[in-house]
Amino acid sequence: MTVRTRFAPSPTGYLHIGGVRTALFNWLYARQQGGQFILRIDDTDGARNLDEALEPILSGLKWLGIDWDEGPGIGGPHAPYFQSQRAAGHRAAVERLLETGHAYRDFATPAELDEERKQAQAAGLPFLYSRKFAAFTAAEAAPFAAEGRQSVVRLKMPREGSLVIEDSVRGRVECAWEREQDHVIQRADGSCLYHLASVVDDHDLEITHVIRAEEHLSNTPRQAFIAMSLGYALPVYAHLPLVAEPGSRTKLSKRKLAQYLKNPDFKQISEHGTKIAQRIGLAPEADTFNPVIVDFYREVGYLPWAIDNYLALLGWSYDDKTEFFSREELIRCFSLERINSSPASFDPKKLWAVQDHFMHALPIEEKLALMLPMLARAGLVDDPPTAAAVNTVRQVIEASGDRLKVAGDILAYADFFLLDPPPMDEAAVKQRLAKPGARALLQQFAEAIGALPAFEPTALEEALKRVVEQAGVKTGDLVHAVRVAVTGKTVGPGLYDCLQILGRERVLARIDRALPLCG
RNA sequence: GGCCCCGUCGUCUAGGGGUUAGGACACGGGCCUUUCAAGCCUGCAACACGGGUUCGAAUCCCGUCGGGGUCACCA
Repeated sequence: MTVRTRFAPSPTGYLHIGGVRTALFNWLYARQQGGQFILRIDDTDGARNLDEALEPILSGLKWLGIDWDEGPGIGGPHAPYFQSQRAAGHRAAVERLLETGHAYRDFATPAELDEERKQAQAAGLPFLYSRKFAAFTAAEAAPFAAEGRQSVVRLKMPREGSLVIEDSVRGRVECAWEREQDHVIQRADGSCLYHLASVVDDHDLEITHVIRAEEHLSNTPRQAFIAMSLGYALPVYAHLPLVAEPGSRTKLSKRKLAQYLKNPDFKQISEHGTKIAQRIGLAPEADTFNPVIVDFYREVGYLPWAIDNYLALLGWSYDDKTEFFSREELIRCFSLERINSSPASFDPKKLWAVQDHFMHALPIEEKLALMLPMLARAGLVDDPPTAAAVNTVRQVIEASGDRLKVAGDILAYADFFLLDPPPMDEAAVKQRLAKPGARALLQQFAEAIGALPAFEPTALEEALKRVVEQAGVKTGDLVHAVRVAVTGKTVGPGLYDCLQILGRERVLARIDRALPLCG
């Protein structure tokens, strides 16, 4: 039997990091087993702007490399892949459930239900619906319908015994049937509810493994009951541990952003990204642009595989030391058996470290390909960029080394090479230039390098050391002054690399321009 | 509150009867150093608690406590 897994998001307009983890595990398992990964859109409540709400989810998954074998955009033998378009099948299933006595039409009004609930509460008993309409024949029910009462269809759940499922993650889980309510599966208007639809669709799409978050564990009995009543074989269930908030065990939610921002790590990642977003002309709204949502990482220039690799480690491990995997390795190493059962909290710093690792390993030309568009969006290079600009940026990337953690970091490291004159940071000027002696030192340095036969790092360093020695000052005094005079900032690639990339002419011009700022 | 799930360093985790309880991130210190990174060395830090079982329990059993999820005519 071929393994078939699915990810079934509802079109909400954004891809949540927890959802990605679920999608990833489904995808990994299908790939590893040589099976299929299906994407289905659970849009039962007719979303009005479906396309708009769907786009971020589809593009997010694609960006992450989580490709689907059947689903939106590509179709497949089990089309349609939108739950709303499968309503006929859902209704047919309800009819069968009615015929076989696994479900019944319920004419009770909400008030009547409330009344029963109150009585149970008053008696200190758990609520167990009388389901007084369950035994009604069509003839007996007719008066109620004539009276204008609406009816829903409810599951006639077992009230004895229990369901035992062998969860791939949790092992044996037992649930007493008497704890289950007679859940509604179809509304008065004929539309069906999620649990019914989901079970029917999973069966029709021949899903063999239902891998989903733990929050669905308690929904499993009713779903299993529907499946069994319909004569379906139960899928293998695997309930993943929740992705929790940073430093907590509570489910990660996009609604609690303000609270997460109090976490220093989360805040740092968030602010770093926001700064980049602003420079490339995005007007990020905290609601849709934040580290809980995948778009954040894409816009800022994280590597998709870094996100995947990090997320794979959230609730799963291969052994006691392996942390980094290539796509092929992860697919080969993944297994349901090694998924953990306790919640794993989302750690932005660890994600950062994983990102750092993959960015470090990325070949220069690939970095260039990622960073050039960033610079174009920020207006720092033309689109397409000139050959000269590409060359400069390549040199900047080379010189910047591991300082560039995400593609968007190039903005802060390349701007002073591409802008002439560069913006001068006031605090930097105050700290490094507006000091006694700075002017004379800079002038001497300018003279020294003006005559240099070769304008390259080693010669520049020697020249600087000579000036320092003659003036009897510390190396740092001159180095810092030159850096600020020439780049406008206190941080950047190695100074001599910066000077070489800028070239003699611009370096001298910038020093000249900085002299009036000196003390 | 009922039901269900979970409990190893701050975080992600390895280990599932005998280990100096291992790794990674973060954090501290040091080296390197022109800034910021990186790199190297090094340090800090955990089996929730209480009872069993056993020669021996982080590991098996029971209980307690703690945390979480879920209890819709949402998905």
